[in-house]
Amino acid sequence: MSEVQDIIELAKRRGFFWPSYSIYGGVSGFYTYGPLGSLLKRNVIRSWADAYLSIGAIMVESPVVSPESVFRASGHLERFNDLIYECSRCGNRQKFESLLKEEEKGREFDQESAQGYVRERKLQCSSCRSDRITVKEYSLMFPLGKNDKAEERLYLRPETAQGIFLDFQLLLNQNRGKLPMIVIQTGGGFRNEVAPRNALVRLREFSMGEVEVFIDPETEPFRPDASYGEVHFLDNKGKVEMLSPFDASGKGVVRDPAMAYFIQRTHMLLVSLGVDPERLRFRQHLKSELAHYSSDCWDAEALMDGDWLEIVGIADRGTYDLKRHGDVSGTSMEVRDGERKFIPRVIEPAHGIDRIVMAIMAHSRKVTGRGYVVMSFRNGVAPYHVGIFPLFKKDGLAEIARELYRNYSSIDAACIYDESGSIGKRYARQDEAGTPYCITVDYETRNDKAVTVRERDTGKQVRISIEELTSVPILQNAKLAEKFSQ
RNA sequence: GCAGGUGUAGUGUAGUCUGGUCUAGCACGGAAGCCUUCCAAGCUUUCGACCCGGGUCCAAAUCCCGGCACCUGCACCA
Repeated sequence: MSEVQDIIELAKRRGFFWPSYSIYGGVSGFYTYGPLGSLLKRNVIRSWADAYLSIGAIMVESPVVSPESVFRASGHLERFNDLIYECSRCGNRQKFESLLKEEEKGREFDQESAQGYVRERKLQCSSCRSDRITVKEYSLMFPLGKNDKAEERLYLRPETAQGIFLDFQLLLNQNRGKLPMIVIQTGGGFRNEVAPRNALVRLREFSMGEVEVFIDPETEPFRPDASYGEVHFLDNKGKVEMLSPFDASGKGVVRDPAMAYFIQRTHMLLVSLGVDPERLRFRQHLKSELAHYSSDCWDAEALMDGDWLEIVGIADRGTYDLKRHGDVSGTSMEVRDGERKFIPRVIEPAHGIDRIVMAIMAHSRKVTGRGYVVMSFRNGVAPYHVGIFPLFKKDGLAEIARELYRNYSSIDAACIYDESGSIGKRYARQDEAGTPYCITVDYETRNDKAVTVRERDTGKQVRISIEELTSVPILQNAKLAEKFSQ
């Protein structure tokens, strides 16, 4: 089985995620996060948010449903409402535009007029020469309901970023007028993908963590740290280099120092979440694959099954979005600095949360010598921090363990109690859940008020008093850490 | 969306070609219990499936048609 197939199998079996709506036959592109997955995902989002809040970012939460005007201004509608034609003889599907003669391109069509045009000119399918051609609208945008009046049409947002641009002036005011300003937003995004695939890799409803960094173009407030280590770069000329972001910026591999800085931050975040640095690279987009709004883009890509998967896109959106919304809405997006007026430029690190979850799972999965699976999640993302068990249910051990669970859970909710099956089976269950520690109450506990703590990755066990254990969350327990390091 | 393949308990599978003792088998898993003084041990009991809808036939998990989902490739991918 492939890496992704292994993860999907584990995910269904252990409750990380599974396809949605299965009792009604399923709908492609939608997944439900189960008990473990929803905790894992929550931790990823929290780590992401904390990483940016800690450098002064502010957070915002805008609606998922947006009016058409937003996407007309942003360019999404134009870019993603393609007219296509479908040939009912050979099944070929192509852009309607490809049927037009050079001089006709640029002429405006809607579905009806395009269909009329096809009939009138007896246009033929370019692959089989049949004239059984139907013009259809194809859009990656999710429209809500139907409404003839453009100004009343609503869509699900394809990215959270627009919600930040729209309220730029309000946010800047909250930031007390200061640039640079970093605004973050997490939430759902919706794209009506043609072919959703590979579980969380390509979803039609997905979670994003977007960061919009607004910069005065005459300043350089962000520069990578000279001390940060090497990162795998692949530029748009196909050149692969191991460089620190600082050197990448210095040598001009990454032109913009702010871009290099956010590559560094992204690298730091992803590695701290559990993406394997050996299987992580930053790839510059080719000119031809740049989005309509961006002039440069570096993707963080994780290696899975021999393929590099985009998990974060760091785009230089320039002044495109603010300019567009300024022009179309008539609201000024300018910033004043004394006499000077300008529109800030924007660097956008956009994180695909679900894909990051997949990458973390794939890179954390270890198979032991005996063939058992251990998910070596970093402490910060593990769904549960600790499992609490009695060695046996009888002789009062379960009672002690349950009491320990009650007490411990009041200082750290990320714990789980289990008394079923053998002790080995319970350890194995928590290994698959990626729980870093397990606590076992045994016969000695009745006398010494101490328990055994077992470490997931090493299997190492140490003994510690219940009192010490319940006084501080296990991940912050210095005494315990000391015992394990001995 | 196209082409090809696949769809059996929570998971992995046997059975499908060649329709009938399939009252759908096995393993893992879940639950209850016994046993067990720390890494998926063993024993007992138990839970649980033929993707959905039509059709053919005396009879369909098995053959046919349609739908849905998944996989691979192509196309698409802000």
